[in-house]
Amino acid sequence: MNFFNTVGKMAIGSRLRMLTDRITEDAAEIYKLYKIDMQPKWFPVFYALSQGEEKTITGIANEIGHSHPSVSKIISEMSKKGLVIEKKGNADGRRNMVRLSEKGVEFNLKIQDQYKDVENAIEEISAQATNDLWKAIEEWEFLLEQKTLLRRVKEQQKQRESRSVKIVDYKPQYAKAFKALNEEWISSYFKMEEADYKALDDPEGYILKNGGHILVALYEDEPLGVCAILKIQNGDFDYELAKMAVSPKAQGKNIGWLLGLAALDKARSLGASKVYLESNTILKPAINLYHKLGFKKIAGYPSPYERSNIQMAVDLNLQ
Amino acid sequence: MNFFNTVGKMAIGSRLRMLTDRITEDAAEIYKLYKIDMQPKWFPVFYALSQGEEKTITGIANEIGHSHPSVSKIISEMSKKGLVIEKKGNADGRRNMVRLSEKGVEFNLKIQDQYKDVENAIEEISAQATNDLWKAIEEWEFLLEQKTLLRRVKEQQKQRESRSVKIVDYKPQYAKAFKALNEEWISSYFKMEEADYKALDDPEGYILKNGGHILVALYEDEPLGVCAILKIQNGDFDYELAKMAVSPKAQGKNIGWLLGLAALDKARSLGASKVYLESNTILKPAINLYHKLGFKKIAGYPSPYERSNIQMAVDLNLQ
DNA sequence: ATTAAATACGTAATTAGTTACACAATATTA
DNA sequence: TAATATTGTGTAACTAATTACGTATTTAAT
Repeated sequence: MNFFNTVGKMAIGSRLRMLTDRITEDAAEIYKLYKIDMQPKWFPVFYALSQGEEKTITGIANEIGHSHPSVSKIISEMSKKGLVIEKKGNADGRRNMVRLSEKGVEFNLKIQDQYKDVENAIEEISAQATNDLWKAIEEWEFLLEQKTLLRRVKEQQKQRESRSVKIVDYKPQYAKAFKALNEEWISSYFKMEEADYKALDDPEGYILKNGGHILVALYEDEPLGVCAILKIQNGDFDYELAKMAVSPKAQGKNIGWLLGLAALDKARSLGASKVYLESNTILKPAINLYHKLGFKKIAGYPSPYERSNIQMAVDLNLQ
Repeated sequence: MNFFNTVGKMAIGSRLRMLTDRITEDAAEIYKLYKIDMQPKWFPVFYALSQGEEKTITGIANEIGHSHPSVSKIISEMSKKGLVIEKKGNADGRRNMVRLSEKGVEFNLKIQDQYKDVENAIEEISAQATNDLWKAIEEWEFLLEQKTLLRRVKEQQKQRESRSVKIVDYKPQYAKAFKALNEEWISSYFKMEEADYKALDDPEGYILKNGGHILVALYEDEPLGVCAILKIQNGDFDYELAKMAVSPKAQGKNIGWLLGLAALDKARSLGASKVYLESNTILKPAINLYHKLGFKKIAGYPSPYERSNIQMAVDLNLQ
């Protein structure tokens, strides 16, 4: 199928399906070949019962990895052909206890040769191939168990999007975004305070002129995240990280992380060694991010903000 | 799934199906993730049209390896969503010429990022696996193209059955089978002749006492094939291969071949170097078998049988 | 002893494909 | 040129699975 070579690996699902179809198609013919009146789809159920034990519908379903309605249907078909015997559970009246009938046991004997031949035929193919399909499937099952394809794709998406995020210095054109993004989260969790208005309404006068800096995260030229470092005049720290805000619609693009890194880089380039911040513990993702950036909880500093209930700091020289 | 480890490779069909299901399940989620209103099953069709060309239903079907009704259905669904435009063929009124609409082209641009992410996610899995699923599938496709699973299983069956065929020396208890098996084929193609009755009614007197031998093929202790070598008193040959008969119900078990080999072995062990036989060209499988055994067509020898129209011989020393 | 929750199962509806069939348009052949 | 074969398509019926849901029974909790 030339198509698959042009499409690439993302068509692996379709390709797998076609191989599967091809094999199951032949399987039906193979049963005919051995003159055993059994449908290929019965096989896993039949096999699960072949040791002679009594099993329940859901028991079989779990064992072979089908849904229980599928097993239920197959059992009723096999029952009609007289291959299995159903019996209502003795101790538990909900259960449908199923086992091979005498005819079923007979079938099981007859079918052994077929098993051997099919097994050998598949071994023959395996021997001719240099890549082991069986092992490859096993590995894929394992890897998908550990992390689903969906999660892997999500991670790729995040990575790609974070690559196309640009962190730039503040310009007057970003004034609106700087205020809006901050106002959005502050007013949804707390309420805007005096100090907020001062900084957000006049960032140039309040932050930049006092030796602070503002960074803006652009995604496709749209400002979706902001963050500031404020020069601290006197005390144990050089800068305060503040006014970090990321648009909810940009979640999962790593923007917070990128802004945080850029802010610390900026502080470092300005000769800072200790950076301070204030936050609130109900903002769990934010606290988490600060941890990842290297901030540690400290205590005993006064804050102009009501909402502040945690203080953190990082020593850039120890990073 | 522990089940598959106990069942062995013959469950490869079921196992493939489960992996396929798992991947296509995630595929649906992935489309949602990118907020593209497209069903995964549309993908191959969409992709086939993505270069902008106009294509026919069957054209697409052949390209992507689906049946045409499947494509027909998908196209009508995509049409409803405004992704493609259908147009009755201009030159050929049967054709339904399909191409992406403007909206479809737009989708195609939007979906490129998704393609990249999925491709990368799959590459990531591949990189973590030591067995290459993609290549393994490719190899299986190729090997099944060359010889289907069905044919391979048939060959295994034949081999296994021929292994359980035993060739033994004649005993009086096989007299009936010796006559019946020969009478069956002779009278269905020709008619029984004087010489036939003599040999079949009294094999001991007519064949064994004159230095000949009879071999019997047993399958599950049932005589399903016979064959004789007759001592030739004077002339260019030592033995004549004759009265070879295999039950029709034992076809495909290699019995003819095994009997032929055993007969020549017997002749060789008796010091013979040249073996002769007579047959009729309408018995194509038989002639074929004789060829495989090393017999070559010769001419100019008289035969007591009306039905004989070909003579063959083999020189055991040249084998 | 009730009540609520969980379990086992079957039925119905859905899904993504298939094959079978019918019909029209075109191509081939006598 | 008429008859026949082939091709392109759509519709219908089938297949082998699924999810959704209802019912009966058992187990756990109050």
